[in-house]
Amino acid sequence: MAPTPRQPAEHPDPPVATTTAAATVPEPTAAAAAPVGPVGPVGRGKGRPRSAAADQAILDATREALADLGWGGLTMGDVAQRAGVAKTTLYRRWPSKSELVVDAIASLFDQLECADRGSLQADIEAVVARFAELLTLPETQAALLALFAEGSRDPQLRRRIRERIVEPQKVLVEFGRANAQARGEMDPDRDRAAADEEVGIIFDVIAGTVEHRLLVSGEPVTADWIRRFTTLLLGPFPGLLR
Amino acid sequence: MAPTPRQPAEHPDPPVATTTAAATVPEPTAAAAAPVGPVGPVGRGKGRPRSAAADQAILDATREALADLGWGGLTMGDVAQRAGVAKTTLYRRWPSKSELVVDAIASLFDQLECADRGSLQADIEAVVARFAELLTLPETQAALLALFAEGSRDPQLRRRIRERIVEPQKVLVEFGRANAQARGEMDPDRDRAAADEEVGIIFDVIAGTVEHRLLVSGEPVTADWIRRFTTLLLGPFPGLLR
DNA sequence: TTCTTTCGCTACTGGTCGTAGCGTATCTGC
DNA sequence: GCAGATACGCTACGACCAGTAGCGAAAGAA
Repeated sequence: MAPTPRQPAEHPDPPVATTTAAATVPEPTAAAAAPVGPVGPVGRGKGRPRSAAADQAILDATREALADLGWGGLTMGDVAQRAGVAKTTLYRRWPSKSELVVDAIASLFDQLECADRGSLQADIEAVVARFAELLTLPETQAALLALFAEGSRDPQLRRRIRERIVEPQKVLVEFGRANAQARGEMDPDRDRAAADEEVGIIFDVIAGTVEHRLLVSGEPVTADWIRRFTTLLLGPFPGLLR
Repeated sequence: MAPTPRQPAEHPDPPVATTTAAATVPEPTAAAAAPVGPVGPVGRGKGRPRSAAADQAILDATREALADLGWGGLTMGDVAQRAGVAKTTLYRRWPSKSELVVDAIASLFDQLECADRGSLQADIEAVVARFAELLTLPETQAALLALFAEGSRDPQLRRRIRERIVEPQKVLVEFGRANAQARGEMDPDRDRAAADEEVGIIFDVIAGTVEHRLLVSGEPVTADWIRRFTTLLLGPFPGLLR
């Protein structure tokens, strides 16, 4: 039932490291009062163990409900019913609806990868295409922006979102960059900090643009569009004289 | 109390025209069953007229509540109380919380403009700076993503958002492009459709990147960052050899 | 077997959205 | 000044949902 070997509940002290360090927001020292693990407190293995099947059923039901009802329409009771589980079981594992949805969506983003396709242009195009594909799923479409919105007011949730959704995407950019450098397409990094900033910009440009295109402008991401976008990114501004 | 001469309630048949025409989504013919005007049905001027002061007070209270409580914390009852108005009065003008917030936020975006500063680079930097400034306001930060999220499930709301928030921004791109062409920095438009597509890409890149940077990555938009971003946009990919 | 933890169930609290109905205030047209 | 029309404030209400409490039963570990 679970082809992907999901790690059930480790991270006794998550190595996250996350973003550059200090963001613009206060951020209570990060991981301040966050004893809840990735999925829940999970006992030390004494009594009856948690049902892994229930975990999976709940996450699947959450994605299904998201696709059917959207973020606003999704209710914990409904998810529990779809999963064939009591509502209380949901709350034993996830502290709130938002956190549940984070985990349900995050697993989709695990599928992102950045294979080396021989050129930077090809690599970027492939990532954009894959990313756009994810963002056209009704469940991600319904959830992603709502999660970001919720996160803007809840540091704990924001940390989870960054950790589980944002950072994995950012890694792709670093990966693609390293590949391009290995191929001799790009200068090797001179300065660690400068490289990080560079990666940050590229990441915001790619992720932000695709998200805006699909979720705000509401227009499709076609192969032609991807090519135009990537070309704009790599080359000079189109139509610019001199 | 109201320095800006807001048009109270006209648009008997809004000339919107909106986006390129056909988006990727079904969209029930647009403006199908939408007899509600910009603010409400508004009578023909027979009985007691609506209080314009109340309109303004409600919108101000909405922004204030957004800044204080965020999207999730905002309640209609609270807004009414802040505005010194009955809750029913809110519902006489706006059909739902989302639509109210759209109008409250939209007025902020009216302040965007694209002055001709002599070069495309300078124009873009100015727009980005102004846009980023708007997105750092607590009220926009709390509302924008939540609105987009809600809109993904509600065509009526999505139309309003596009009309009141997205399109006004897009116009800036068209404006800046026209200025650059007038200055001889860019080729004049050859093909109307191609130009529209070009504008669409640029718009998604600029708006999407800034939004992602501020609201998702959660990092600040500094003058230095703006310069780097604009340079990336106008010139070749940084670090790219050959 | 005994101990520990999870699970399902039912019931409950607290809060929100959005509406209905009423009496009152304010404006237009006569 | 008067009747008609409309907006307003108020109170109350129905429906729904998040999240919690407490129970007996189930399922593993020691």
